[in-house]
Amino acid sequence: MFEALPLPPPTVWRVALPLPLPRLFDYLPPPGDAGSDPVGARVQVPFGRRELVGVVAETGAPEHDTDPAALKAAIARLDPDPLLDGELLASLRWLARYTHAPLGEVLATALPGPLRHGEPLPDTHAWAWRLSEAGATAREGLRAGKPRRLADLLAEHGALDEDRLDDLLEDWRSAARALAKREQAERIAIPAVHHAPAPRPGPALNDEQQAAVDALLAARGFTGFLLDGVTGSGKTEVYLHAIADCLARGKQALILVPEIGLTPQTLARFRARLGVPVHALHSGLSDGERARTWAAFARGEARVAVGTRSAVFLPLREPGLIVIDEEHDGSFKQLDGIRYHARDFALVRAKALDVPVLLGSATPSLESLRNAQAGRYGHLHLKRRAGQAQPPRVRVLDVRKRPLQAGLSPELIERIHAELRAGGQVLVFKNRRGYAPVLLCHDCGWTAHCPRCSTPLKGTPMTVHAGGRRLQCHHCGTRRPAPDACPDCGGLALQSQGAGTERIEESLAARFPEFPVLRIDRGSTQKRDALENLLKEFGTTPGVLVGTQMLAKGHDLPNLTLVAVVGIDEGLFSADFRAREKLAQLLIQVAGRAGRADKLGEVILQTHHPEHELLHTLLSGGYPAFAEVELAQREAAGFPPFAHMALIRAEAQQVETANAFLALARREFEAVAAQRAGAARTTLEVNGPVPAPMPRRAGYLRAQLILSAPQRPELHAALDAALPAIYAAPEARKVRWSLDVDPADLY
DNA sequence: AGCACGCCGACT
DNA sequence: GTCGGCGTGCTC
Repeated sequence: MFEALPLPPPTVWRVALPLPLPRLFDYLPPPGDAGSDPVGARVQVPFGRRELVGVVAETGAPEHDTDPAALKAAIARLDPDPLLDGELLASLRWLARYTHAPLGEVLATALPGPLRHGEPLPDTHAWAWRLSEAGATAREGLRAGKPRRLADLLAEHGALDEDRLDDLLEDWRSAARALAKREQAERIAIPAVHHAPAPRPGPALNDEQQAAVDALLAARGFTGFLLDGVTGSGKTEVYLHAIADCLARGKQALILVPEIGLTPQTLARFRARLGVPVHALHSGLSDGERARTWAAFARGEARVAVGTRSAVFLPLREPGLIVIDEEHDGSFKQLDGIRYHARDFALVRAKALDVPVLLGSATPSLESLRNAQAGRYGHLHLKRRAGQAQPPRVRVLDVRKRPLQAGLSPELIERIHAELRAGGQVLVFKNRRGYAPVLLCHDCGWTAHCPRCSTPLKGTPMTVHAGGRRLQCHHCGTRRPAPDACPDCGGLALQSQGAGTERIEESLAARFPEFPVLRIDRGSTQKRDALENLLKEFGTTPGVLVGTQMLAKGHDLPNLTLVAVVGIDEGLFSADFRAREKLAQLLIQVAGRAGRADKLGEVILQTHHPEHELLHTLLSGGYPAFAEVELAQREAAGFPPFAHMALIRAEAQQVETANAFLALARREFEAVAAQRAGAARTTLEVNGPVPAPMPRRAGYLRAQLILSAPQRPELHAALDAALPAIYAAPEARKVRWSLDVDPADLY
């Protein structure tokens, strides 16, 4: 006799799908599933009327309120073994919680396109070439030339892998094609091997570098290091020694670099020195190449990756070290989609992987400096420049009341001319940070500040709106009409800031027709390597380069003797709390470009504010002095790293729609703050809705809400409590909205 | 995010 | 009379 047993609850797979919905979706396992743990494996599932690829996040009983009959079965499990597992999956779960983004979207961001779309993990075997029998016979009869040299090499070594051929014979590929056409050589797949490192020695280290390397090599397990080294002090040599040691211990190394830092020269240097294949990961790669690199790391075959932001998502099976070069660089923060910070995520991964992490910069972010000062990182210093290169001479050029031509003063133009006649090259660097124009008095340097937000410590400039007729504060929303005359000096020379690189280029080209004038910016260098080629063509003969951030570092310009920096006044008085830090970093980096071994370089800063405290601090005490002052100001004003912020942005066809959504969000935050206030005094601050930096974009109107709290947990608790209602609100469907935790800029 | 359903304007 | 605009609702 059988007793009626209650049916056991079915096991369901809870799947993270690439959708902007903050929840998982339950499915029955696909028919005939073998049953090994599916967590971390990709699955194909029906979803409404379409099919999606997701990742199994959990298994378990269905939620009590779901009707078991309504469950659909997954179509197929795509990975017999989980694609995402262990540390990487755990770290990505952390990232989803930290960014308050749906796990499915985070996972989709972490995976290369083909894997995201359900393609199998690609093959990663290497390729080699060998002579066919016909080739071996015909070799002696071949004419002298590349195909003959290749045939001789293959006869001598047997099969040769393609990396080896790259080293042995230039342009061997066309020769190989020629041989293959005659069926004299063939390409064969060989298993990817763990290459034993064969490092090549570099230059001897000076004692500062040696001390840094010693500290790094002594570290085992998770330890943070800030390598604080002036421009030209040889930080890369320190990285190379630490990486070589890591490889010698049989471990993998991950190196993150800024978008502009991954030049062919950088890669060549790593490849030449480390003696193992170095995988590059940057925006110029095809989807297929990204997926292959990801697979090579997932299989534990690859040893070293040098990559930009997204390389932080590579799986590491035998991790030994993570390096973040130029850790202060803004390109580590993703500005759309999942707004993660690759440096911060790299720290989380290093901790989870229990490996050392090395942050290097000549101008460290205030966050990292504070961590170092608080003892959370080892603080390593490189204070001397390698070689005999001298720091450049820096001076400030006052342009108040000077007639400006495309933003350049007559004195500056004359100085440029003198430098060109003397055979030097000149860089005119136009700072173009922050879109919001501020009103400036050309006679005395006055700028408008918000009467409500400005304190002696915190000056919040007002920005120009309505074609110059109105001023508005982006912090509190206060508006007032723009004055006709300067309130300080009574002058009538009020103007909005800003002259683009195009106008500077035009003006200089007209003024110096006998010298080349080359403009470098996003517009003029779309293609990869275009910048390299332009600079090669520019050569070392006298001429002027005009450009923005792209020229601040990287590319070698050996004959650059004068750097002129214009447009810094916007940064001096920008409404953004990070603008001063960005400007200080930029000035130090760009100044590092001037001069060469045999000639002292010169840097000219053209400004309406020659007395400005930031310039004085920077000139007299360098970046460390600036950082000290700035940290004190941030602490007094309650900005990061002494407070933690989040930004909710919304855009809609009508301002009212965007504002209605943000007002609702604000009410939700105030409600949760009031609830918490029962236990402890709330310190969550909500500002806005205020207009976003570019209030109008493509016909959409944009506004934002600023959240800040002195302690991270409070900010995150408020977000956790308020976001479900914000997602569910009818107002949310009428706008495009996004959340940015730790925003890079408020404006 | 897609994708459907569902009610109101200018067209073969 | 239909094709199609995008408002509203749902997706295990």
